Amino acid sequence: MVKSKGNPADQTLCPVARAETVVGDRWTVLVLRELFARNHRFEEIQAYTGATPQMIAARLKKLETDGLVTRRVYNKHPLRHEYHLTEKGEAFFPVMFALRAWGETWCKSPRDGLSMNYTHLTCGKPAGLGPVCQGCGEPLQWTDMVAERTPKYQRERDARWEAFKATR
Amino acid sequence: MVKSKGNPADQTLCPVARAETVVGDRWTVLVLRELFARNHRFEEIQAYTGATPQMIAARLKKLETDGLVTRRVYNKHPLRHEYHLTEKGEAFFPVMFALRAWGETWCKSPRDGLSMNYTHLTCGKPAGLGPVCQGCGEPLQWTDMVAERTPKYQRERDARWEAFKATR
DNA sequence: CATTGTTACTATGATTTTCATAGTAATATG
DNA sequence: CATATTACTATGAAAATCATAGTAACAATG
Repeated sequence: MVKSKGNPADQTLCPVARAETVVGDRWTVLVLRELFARNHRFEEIQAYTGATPQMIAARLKKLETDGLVTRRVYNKHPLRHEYHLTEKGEAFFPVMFALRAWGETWCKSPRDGLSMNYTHLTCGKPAGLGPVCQGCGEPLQWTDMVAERTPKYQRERDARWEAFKATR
Repeated sequence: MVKSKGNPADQTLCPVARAETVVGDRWTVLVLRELFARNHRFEEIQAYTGATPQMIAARLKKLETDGLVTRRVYNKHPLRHEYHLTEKGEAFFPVMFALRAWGETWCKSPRDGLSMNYTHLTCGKPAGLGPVCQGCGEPLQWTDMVAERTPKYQRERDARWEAFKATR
């Protein structure tokens, strides 16, 4: 399971340390990425992250315990759940957005170019990488943007889904 | 050691996944926190994070390999190094700042209040928790701010240092 | 010149987590 | 009745983590 013993978050007042006890884990962040991408099913999260089912199950359980995610029944018989972000989960967006900007800028070769482009619905222009919209200067919020993947990155995602399905 | 096999960052175009191969680890983020707090010595990082020396050594080594940190000699005989953020490391600040804001807002009880307060040097007013300055509306940069800890949080930090020193 | 202190680590072994692979359970569909 | 779908759980080997202790290279003190 994922750690939680002795409630380490309460052992410090540092907000960064506290946040890290919740999201300080690679798989957890990738699960959140999928939820922000509006993929709500277990198998979608598994396929796109590439994690094992135990990793996903453990992370979703902990995210639910920590209040970032809720399970929503979308089918009885058999009982099936979708995973959705809570307000606390959605509030994590600025971190995700900043992380994505850092990754685009510093973790890729120039020839790769950007993998995602956000459009700011409020002004209709590209949002850019900063905390405020490149086009209009307003602070960016998740609900005011649409994300679009480059064809190359979209193809990678599709291939992941196909590869996952092929093993079923 | 910290993982790196097969260069997993190159296996996806996702900027979030790539970033996470570098900073998707609790100790790594806490090490960066200390560097942003201008603590550059090994023992300072060890004392304030509470990690074991191997954890710190491994993280610093990987951060250096990944280009976020450089070692700087501050003493020959015996050879001693300080750890400093590179441009790539400093560029991580928006993520750290957003993470801190999320932690302050969502990972603490209301009675705790904020643990840190940033002042925007450009306008002299409190910067707040958002991506832009609460006082003047300008996007916030690391170099334009000073951070101050609340007395309570500062006392916690001092206690950590004392406790560390007491063991040697 | 021997002892203690400072700084930055490395070594060890028990415990915990992760990973790959496989399997189960409940139900729908053909 | 056989196969498909979805969401997991079981297992065991490999790797990472943790607490604790120790080392190395010098500097300062008595």
